[in-house]
Amino acid sequence: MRLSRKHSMTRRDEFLRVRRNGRAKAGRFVVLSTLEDPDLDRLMVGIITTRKIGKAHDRNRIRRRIRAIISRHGDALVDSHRFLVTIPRHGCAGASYAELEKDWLKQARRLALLPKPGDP
RNA sequence: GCCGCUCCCCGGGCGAUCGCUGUCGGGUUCUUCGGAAUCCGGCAGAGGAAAGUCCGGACACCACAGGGCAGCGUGCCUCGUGAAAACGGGGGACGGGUCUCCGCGAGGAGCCCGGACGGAAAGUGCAGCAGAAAACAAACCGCUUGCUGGAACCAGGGUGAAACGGGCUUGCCCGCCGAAGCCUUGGCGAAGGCGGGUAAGGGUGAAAAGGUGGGGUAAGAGCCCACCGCGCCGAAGGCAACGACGGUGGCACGGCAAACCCCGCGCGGUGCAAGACAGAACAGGGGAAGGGUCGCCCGCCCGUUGAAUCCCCGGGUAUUAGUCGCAUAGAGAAAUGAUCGCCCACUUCCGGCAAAGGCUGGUGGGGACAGAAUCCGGCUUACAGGGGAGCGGCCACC
Repeated sequence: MRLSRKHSMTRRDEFLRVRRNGRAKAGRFVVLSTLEDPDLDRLMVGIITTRKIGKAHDRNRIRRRIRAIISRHGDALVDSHRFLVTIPRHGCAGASYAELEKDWLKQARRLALLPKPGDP
């Protein structure tokens, strides 16, 4: 899917709603949380990169990789009327794109956002 | 050719597919005609440090940006570049050097290297540990000397056993020799004790009241002398910092100002979240006069000076990805990414060639530090690898 600026979560209260009412799963590299909202007309995406992850250069690269993952797999999501927040964890700076993608997909399946590999 | 130092430059390249931000052009749908949603195409899209936010500006506001104090910055001289900070060239003084030359030596001269390099003869302060003693310094060892002390030794005298000789009363007397020990006189006087001299030597230290050589002395000492070094005074010369050279003093009330401080010079404060404009609900605001009260000028004081009160008049703020500030990247918590192929550095291992630097085949690894947030100019810090120039050293060949 195309992931333009209109899909970005920017407001603090949106992040707070997801944190309070949504569901979350933590993996090796990322924490993925989500909240369904039928009022939304599109998928809303948020990525939280804190100073703990690394310096500005590393945080930028991780954010871009996660956006690349979401743009590649976003069309396969079960229901696109939802918030989707990804929080990179501590060891992210050393991880490759493939490792990040594998971990992100695993958490997405645990949240039942994607169909099981065997299902059609 | 290799190695080292200094300075400068680059800091991966090309292509394909799918995306992102801005902008320009075009299409479709919806529309309250302001626009909104969506699609296609063109163009542009991180750095030498974008970093730290340490300096200097531009720009903006604080009423004016004026004086003083405080505070901050800066600091040899000269020339150049620059708006300023700052940077560069040359020179000087100081410090260092495994270098070269001169000298017996202390040292001197040259060459090379270094950088916050005004003032310690205004005041205050600081100096751990070690060491006997460390700032108007000090006697631990050692050396030396006076007094005391008397070991050991030597000499004289006295006493004096045995042996020997003689006498006889046969176990006593006399004589001779005169040992050791003891007593005594004298000599030489060790250790120890008390006191004085001494900074040459040892030891401690970053540093111990200048150094080398000689005289001198009880031993020593700038105590004296020569030379070296140093301080002070004068001074040829030089734009200047400085100072050739001369005189003089037996020689330091030394070090630290990147401790406070003093002196010269510079600096008003806050920073694009500066600030300007547009504009519904809600309620407040602006202008003029006056100089008692309060306050602003973002450390304090002073000076010029403003506002509430009173009179008159009609307009101001939250918020909105608003517009401008604002850029041939960009103003929204902020876009330059993902995947793949080929190549280029660099590199692991296994071979081949070559006298050697090296050349070459295969194979695997593999791209440092790091992401613009108003914009420039500096400084500092981080950084794989590569290239160039200059200088120095070594090796080979001609």
